[in-house]
Amino acid sequence: MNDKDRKGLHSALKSKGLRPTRQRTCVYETILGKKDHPNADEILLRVRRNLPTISLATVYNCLDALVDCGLVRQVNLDRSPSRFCPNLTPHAHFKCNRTGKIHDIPMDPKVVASLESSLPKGFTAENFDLSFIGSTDKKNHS
Amino acid sequence: MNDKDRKGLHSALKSKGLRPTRQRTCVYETILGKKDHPNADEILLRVRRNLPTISLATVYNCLDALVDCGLVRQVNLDRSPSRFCPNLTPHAHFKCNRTGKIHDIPMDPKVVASLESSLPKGFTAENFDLSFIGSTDKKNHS
DNA sequence: ACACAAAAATGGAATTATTCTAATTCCAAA
DNA sequence: TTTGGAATTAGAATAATTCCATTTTTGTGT
Ligand SMILES: [Mn+2]
Ligand SMILES: [Mn+2]
Ligand SMILES: [Zn+2]
Ligand SMILES: [Zn+2]
Repeated sequence: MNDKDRKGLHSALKSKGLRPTRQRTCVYETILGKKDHPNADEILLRVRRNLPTISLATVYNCLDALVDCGLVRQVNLDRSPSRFCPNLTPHAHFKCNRTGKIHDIPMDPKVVASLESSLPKGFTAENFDLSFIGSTDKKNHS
Repeated sequence: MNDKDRKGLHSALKSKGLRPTRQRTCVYETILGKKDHPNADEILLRVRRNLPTISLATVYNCLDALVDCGLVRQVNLDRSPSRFCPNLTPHAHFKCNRTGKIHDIPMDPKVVASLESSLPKGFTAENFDLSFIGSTDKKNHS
C-alpha cells in the first residue's frame, strides 16, 4: 500500500471517529492489492497470510467500517455473497456466466447523466447500481 | 386474473413441461394483483387468503417456476429478501429510503441502448439490472 | 372407475451469509 | 501507568433460502 492510500485510509477513518487498526489496514490493503471483487471468506484467507489470527467477525467489522467510510464499495449481484471493490469511480459490473469472473465496466459520465435524467419528476437518486450478466470473449479471460 | 394472463401462464408453463397447478396459478395471480414487489413472506400471506394451507416451500417452488418461465422477475436490492415483479418490460427499480417503497422506472429504449453500447468490445450482455436509491417527493408516496 | 407413475406440495431440517453477544484485548489520552 | 472506550474475538443466533423425505395430486392407460 502506498503513502497516498494510507493517508486516505487514516483520514477517512478519522472523519468517522474510527481508528486505523492493524486489522482495518490489512483488510484495506488486501482489497487494494487485487482488484478481483473478493467476498468476505476470500478476504479472510488473504488477510490471514499477514494476520493469521484475525477472525471472520473482524473481517466483516472492517469491511463495514471501510464501506461506511466510502473507501470500498460493496457489490451485491443476485443473492450471492457480497463482494468488495476498491474502485470508487462510477462504474458498472459485468459477471461472465462462463468464467464467473466480475469485471469493472467504466461508465462514461454521459451515460451516467442519461441514467439519472431518465428518472421521472419527483424521484431524486443519490446512488445507483448497474450490473450486467453475459459472456466475455477469450481476450477477457485474464 | 384475465383470460390473456391465464393463457400466458398456461403456455409458458407448458413450454417448460410444467403444469398449471392451483398453487402456481394463485401465486401468479397474487403477483399480478398488486404490483408492489412483495417478497416471499408477503406472497405467502396473500396467497393463504385463497389457499390457506399452502406452505412457504411451495411459494418458493412456485416463484422459481414462474421466474424460470419468464413470467415474473426476481428483484434483488442490496441484501434484502428477493422481491417479485410481474412487469416484464425493460425497467429499473427505485427504492425510496424514506418510505421503503420500490417503484418501477420505465426505461426508454434509447437509454437501454446507450447502456449496452457502453460495454467494451468483447463483452456481450444478455441481461442487466439497474436500481436507484434515493427519495421521492410527496406525490409518489402513494 | 382403477391402477400406476410422474409431478407437485408439504413440513421440517439443513444450509449459509451475516449479525449479535459477551468476554477479552488494545490503545490513546490523562 | 492507569483507565475507559474502542476494537477484536469466538461462538451463538438469525433469517432467507434450499434440501429432503413423505404424502398428495394429477394425467394416462386399462
Ligand atoms: Mn454499515
Ligand atoms: Mn431457478
Ligand atoms: Zn467494481
Ligand atoms: Zn419492477
